[in-house]
Amino acid sequence: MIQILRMSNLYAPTLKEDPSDADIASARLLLRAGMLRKTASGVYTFLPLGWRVLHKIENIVREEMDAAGAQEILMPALQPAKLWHESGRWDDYGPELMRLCDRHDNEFCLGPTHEELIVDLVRNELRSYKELPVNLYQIQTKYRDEIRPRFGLLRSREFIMKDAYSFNASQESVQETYDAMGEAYKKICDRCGLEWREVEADGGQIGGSVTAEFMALAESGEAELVYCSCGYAADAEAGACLARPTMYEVEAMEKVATPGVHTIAELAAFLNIPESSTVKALSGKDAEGNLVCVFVPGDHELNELKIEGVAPGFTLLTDDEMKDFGLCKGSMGPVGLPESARVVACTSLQSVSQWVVGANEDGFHYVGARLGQDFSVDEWADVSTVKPGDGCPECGLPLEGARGIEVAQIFQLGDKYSRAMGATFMDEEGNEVPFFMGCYGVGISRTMAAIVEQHYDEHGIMWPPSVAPAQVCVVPLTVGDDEVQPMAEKIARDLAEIGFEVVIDDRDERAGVKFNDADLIGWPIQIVVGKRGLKDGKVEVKLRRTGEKKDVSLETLAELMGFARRAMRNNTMHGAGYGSFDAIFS
RNA sequence: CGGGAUGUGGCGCAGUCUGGUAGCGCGCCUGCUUUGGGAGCAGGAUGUCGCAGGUUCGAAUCCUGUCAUCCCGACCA
Repeated sequence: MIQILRMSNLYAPTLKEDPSDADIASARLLLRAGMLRKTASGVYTFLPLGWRVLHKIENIVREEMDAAGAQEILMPALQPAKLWHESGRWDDYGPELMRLCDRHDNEFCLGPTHEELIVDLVRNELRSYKELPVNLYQIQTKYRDEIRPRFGLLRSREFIMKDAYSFNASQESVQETYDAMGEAYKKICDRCGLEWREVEADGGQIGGSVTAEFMALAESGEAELVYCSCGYAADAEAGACLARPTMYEVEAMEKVATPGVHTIAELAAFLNIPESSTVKALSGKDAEGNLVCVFVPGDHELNELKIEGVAPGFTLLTDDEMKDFGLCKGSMGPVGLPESARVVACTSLQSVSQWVVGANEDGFHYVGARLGQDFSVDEWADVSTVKPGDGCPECGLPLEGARGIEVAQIFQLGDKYSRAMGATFMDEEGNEVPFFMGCYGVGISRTMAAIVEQHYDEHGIMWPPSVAPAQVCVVPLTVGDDEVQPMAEKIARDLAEIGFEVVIDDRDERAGVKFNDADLIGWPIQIVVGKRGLKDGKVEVKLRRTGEKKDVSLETLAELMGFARRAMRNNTMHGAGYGSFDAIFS
């Protein structure tokens, strides 16, 4: 059965002006192109064209998941609180969890993720190592009550996610599934037309130590990442930091009057040295209330995730607390700290034998404070946030920086959830042991936005053919004309018959309106049929991606369709026939 | 949650300071002309000015409260 979309009855209201509240290109263009509408803050409606794109992405994900041996299921979004109490996350997850009550006052939540449900699903049925591994996934709506939803589909409160969960009999087995999912994700990113990086990451709320993120590179991305020509890449929040502090050498430690200096920038300017020659001091307390003083290179930031690992419960001191401990805000340093202080310093400062630091006295700093003589450090740890220019942990070369959108993440969970929820199986020795688990997510709606972030220009969206709402748009310039319209209809039908998804702009609109909408919506191939061209037996073929246009004869067009038909027989993926049209411009 | 701002036809906005018949552009409807890059002319429809109180002869405008949205920050897939 062939199907041709008709613009005349397609619900795709395009907007001439930018919506006032769209803060990012993808949201602006998806709204303008009539694919998306905002229903509430962080809550969106997908219109027919947007829904089609979403389906394309979903199907790519489905195909790759199925090929990797996962099986699709569907769990409810509405989840009983009881299971979340079992895992401990009812209390741990915080206000981001959307909670509600039914009429009997039973508590529920709208699932932000599904570890609890899936563990509950399998714990009574998977009993033996012989049945493992099992990898189950779903494509479903998730809810997270974001503090501040923004950037359209990139940070919404309701969003569509593919989440997979694997149950394995051993750590080695989890590693295998984890690797297979990583491979599947690479293919998914490629097929969606994304430029991406796989990066070292942090476990965050989900919990788990081995994890990687897949970042779509985009200036508008919220995540910062560092990467190296050797292939290394990391989320800047989680990557190992090899800072390169510079040393400011003097004969002996000297106390310098630094009136009015309270920040690193002021200190560096006052001494006329780079910030990397200074040492930044931060004071905090751990969960037990013990004083912890932390030192990082002056041009680096303390990394909250890393310090949490060193001093659990670490929080920065308030001004009053600093006074109570006898510390001097703005002039803190390692020389003459209270006895009780636990002194932690960033490993990258180990090589710096003389420090430029505060003197613990307002208006004074030390230069040339000698490590091991003038002061000592209790503990060395990587506690700084990596930044571009730092050394690559793999090869030592300076790292590059970029921004990205996190479209997918894979985790090895260990037995955190299975142990908490009593999900066990019988191993080969007859022991009852908790499952080893992994979980693997792809933000489907976020991916849609990420694709737009990478593929647009001043005219609108430029969909990669694999995810476009349709690959070809046939544009008859005059509707009702007894040559133009029938020819456009025939071309549309021929294209649809060989397997293209085709839309025909049969609206009674002026040429300019159709051209602008076609570019805004972003059909990859546009075929313009007009009186002028038909007189010479020609139509115009335009590629959205490059903007190239070419008049081709109807014979050539038929030939192109022949090529495309063959290409699409050999490759059933969406967009496979695109290359045949691409080829006429090369 | 702290700081800032905005709510006026479907969309984008002016009007608010200084109270006095609610406006503009786009879109929509009708007609004529036009017809290869968001057409022209003529006519037309659409608003309890976010909501609730209050002040006033009179409130979009002033006051109080409230809700929603957006921006900055902290937080987070």
